[in-house]
Order: sequence, then C-alpha cells, then structure tokens
Amino acid sequence: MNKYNQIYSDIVADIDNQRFAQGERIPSETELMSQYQASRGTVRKAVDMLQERGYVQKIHGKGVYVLKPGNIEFQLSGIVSFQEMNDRMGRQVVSQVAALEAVLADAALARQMGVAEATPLVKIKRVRNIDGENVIVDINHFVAELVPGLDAGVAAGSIYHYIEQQLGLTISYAQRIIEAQPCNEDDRQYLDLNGMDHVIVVKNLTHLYDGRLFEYTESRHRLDKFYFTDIARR
Amino acid sequence: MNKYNQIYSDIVADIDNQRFAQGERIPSETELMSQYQASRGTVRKAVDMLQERGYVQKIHGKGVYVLKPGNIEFQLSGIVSFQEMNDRMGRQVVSQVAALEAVLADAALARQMGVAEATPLVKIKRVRNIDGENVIVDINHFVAELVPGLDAGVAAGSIYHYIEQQLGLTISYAQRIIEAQPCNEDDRQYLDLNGMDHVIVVKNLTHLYDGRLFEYTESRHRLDKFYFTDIARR
DNA sequence: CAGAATTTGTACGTATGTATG
DNA sequence: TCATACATACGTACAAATTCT
Repeated sequence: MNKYNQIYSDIVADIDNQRFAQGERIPSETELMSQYQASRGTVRKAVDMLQERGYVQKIHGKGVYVLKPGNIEFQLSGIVSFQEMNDRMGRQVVSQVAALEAVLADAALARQMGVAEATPLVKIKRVRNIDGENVIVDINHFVAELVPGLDAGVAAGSIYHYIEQQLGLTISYAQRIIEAQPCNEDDRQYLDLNGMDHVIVVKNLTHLYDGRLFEYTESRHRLDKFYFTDIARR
Repeated sequence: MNKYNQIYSDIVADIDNQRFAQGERIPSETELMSQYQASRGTVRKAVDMLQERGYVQKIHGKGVYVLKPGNIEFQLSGIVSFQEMNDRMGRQVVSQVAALEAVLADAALARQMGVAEATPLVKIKRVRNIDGENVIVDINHFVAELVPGLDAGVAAGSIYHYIEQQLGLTISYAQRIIEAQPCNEDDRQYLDLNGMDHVIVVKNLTHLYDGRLFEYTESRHRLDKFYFTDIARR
C-alpha cells in the first residue's frame, strides 16, 4: 500500500475506534512525519483525504479536529454497493433476481446513457427485501461487451464484486441523480407499497477508470425506506 | 488569488465555454507548468480539484479528460444556497418570509443539532415559489449568538450572503440528510401540494470553519420539484 | 502588548516509479 | 524501445493564523 494510504487508514481506524475522540486534535503534521518517517507532503495528502471524506476539519494555525465519527458509518458518499452498505448496517436483507435478459438500447435509454442506439445491454431486475418487506427495485443496464459471463448466478450475489475481482475492471466514478417519480408498473408489481403512490429514484451512471460508461442503474425506493446522507463542502 | 485557484478557475471557464470539449484532453501537467510558470505540485493541486468536483477524469499515462460539462451546472455538490442555485439555472423564483421569530431549542431540536436545550435560536420559515407555484418550504434554525442582526430584511434576501459578507463568517461544511416524510401542517399550509401526501426533506447541519454548528435547516420539497445530482467517487 | 513557538497554507524543486501508446 | 504523462515521495522556504510566554 501507499504510504499516504497507510497513514490515512490508520487514522480512520483510530477515529472509528474512538482512540481519537470527536472534537479532539489528531497529531500535528510534524508529529505524523516523525511517526511515519514521511515527508510533509505525504502526511498532508493523507490528512486532506480525511477532510474530503468528512472525518476531520483542518483549521489554519490550530490543528486538525475530529468530526462526529458516528455519521461516517451511515454515509453514502462514494460509490457503495447495496451489499457493502447492508453489511455495514447489519440489516436482514434478501435480494431476489426478478429478471435477467439481453436487450438493445432503445432511443430513451441510449440518450440517457450516452451510447449508440441498439447497443447490446444486459438488463437485470432485482428486488431487495429488508426486514420482511420488498422496498427497493434495482434495474441495472450493463454494457454487454464489458461484462462477459454476467449470468443469474452472478446477479444473485454482488455484481460489483464480480466486476472488480473476477473481470479486473476498475470502477472510478458515477454521476448520481436523485428524484421522486409516480409509481410505475414495476413498482406496483414488485414492491409492498402500502398505498404510497410515489417512489424515490436514484439513477446511477457508473464509469470505469478509463472513462467508459459501464452501467446505468435505477434504484426505485419506497418513500419511507429511503435515506441518504453525505457531507458537502463549500 | 492563489496560483492553484487561478489555474483551476481558468480551466473551469474553459470547460464551461467548451473551449475544452467533452472527451478532450486538457493540457498536460508539463504544459500547464510552463503556461503558468508554476511548479508541478501546484498544477497537480489544481487538476486534483477539477477531478474532485467532477469536471475531469485523470487517467494514468494518458492524460486528463473532460467529462460532460452540462451536468456540472445543475450540480448540488458543495454547499450552494438557494439563491445561487437559481441564479445559475435562470428560473423565475420568488421567496417569501412566512415567519421569523426567536425561539429556544426544545429537546428534539437540541438533540438533532447537538446543542444544549434552551439554546436561543432564530427560526425562519420561507416559502419558495418557482414559476408561479409554491413548491419548497425552508425552515432555518440559526444559533442566535452567531447571527446578530438577522431580521426580516436580511431574510428576504440571501442569508448566506449576509453571514459571509456582512458578518465575515466562513461556512465550511454541512452534513446533509435526504429522506421522504408524510406532509405535515406547514406543508399543507404553505405548499401547492396538488394532492401529494409526501414531501422530500433535505436536512442540513451547517458548520463554520472553526467547527461550530451554526444552523440547522429543513428544506421541504414538493415531490415533483425535487432534483439532486452529484458525482460519487470510489 | 510584543515576541516566540506551533501549526497549517502555498509554492518551489528533484528523483524515481508506473501506465500508455 | 522510447517518449509522454500521471503517481508517489522526498526535501526546502516562506507566509499566515493561532497560541503561549
């Protein structure tokens, strides 16, 4: 591992385990330099990462202060797969593959994804059951060319894990859109709506490290089960 | 202005004006160094900022590529005030101050804000009218001690502008929570709900540069007028 | 209040490693 | 194989904000 990543993850662990408590200062740059036998630039890079990800707040002339650690764990900043999120939150979750088919991008989808019409896609619908209720429908559209061997067996587990570990692709960024929509047929068919007539839709355009678009996903959440948090910086 | 900020904002302008088009490479680090007579570290800092904010994607060994510029303008990453956002989007917007009063934090509010019970607050309700319909209610709770002179006149304009320019405070980060809630009395009173029975609530805990909590805000959006986008990185 | 010490911010420079074409 | 371009890591100097003496 990198030196700055080592420093970063050590401090994250210290914060999560409350060895550095909320409101406390972490060691100064000088101290970290000698602890890790690292240069100032390397230490600063690690601390900058901590600040970007909401762990700390740097104050000129004073030091680096730990923010609330509790929030971090429930945070969705960064790209986190459904499985990773629920592992962290420890909920009773069952995913069921409702459909898996090869399709060609129609006009609307091609526009939204920024690919040519009739591009071969793998379309997967999965229903997420949390604590006994069907509350999320995920509809993935993968660019077929980029995900060979994506079958029902893989879809039943973590697709992201398959893509990164098995195929060796690097996922780098996603544009994310959150909005509300009236329920459609899929929602009524798959979700326990309890009379609610809207869902919250999270759209994800996920890209590989080299910039190629790799999937378009819609996550359709029942209103009362949707929760999103992050940290914004000015 | 800083050197790296200068480089950063020059390139942002070039991207926004399509002088660097989507998918194109921006000048390499070496070229930027000679253009700006800057060191490698300075140039890299500017480009890192571009990537953090979703303008570009760096690829090892190839170059730095411009992502879709159009999305950036409608982006809510970072802390953006209502007024700033609508200035950028060019919508017909009217804000009306529905209430402004001094209150003391009750138990629920004190817990949510992490302040002592009975802390003096300034509570402001504002209704946002977009294209002729009342679609958002903003309910701000400012820590009274930190915002002297915050009256109806100020509230009618941009409160953020007042706080940063007049009071000289630096806003640095906010924890943001997005969820859906059933409509409450405020929603029914102030919004044109058209029969919708839920709203999307954006909660903001905004902090100053020195880490002090400074306001808690609830923005209650009519479902069909809510839209949020950002870029997530893994 | 002045000055020293500490701490983060900006900027420069160099060397070497790794990925791409 | 070689050139180009980004990644990591080292080092230095001075500026600016805060705190301590």
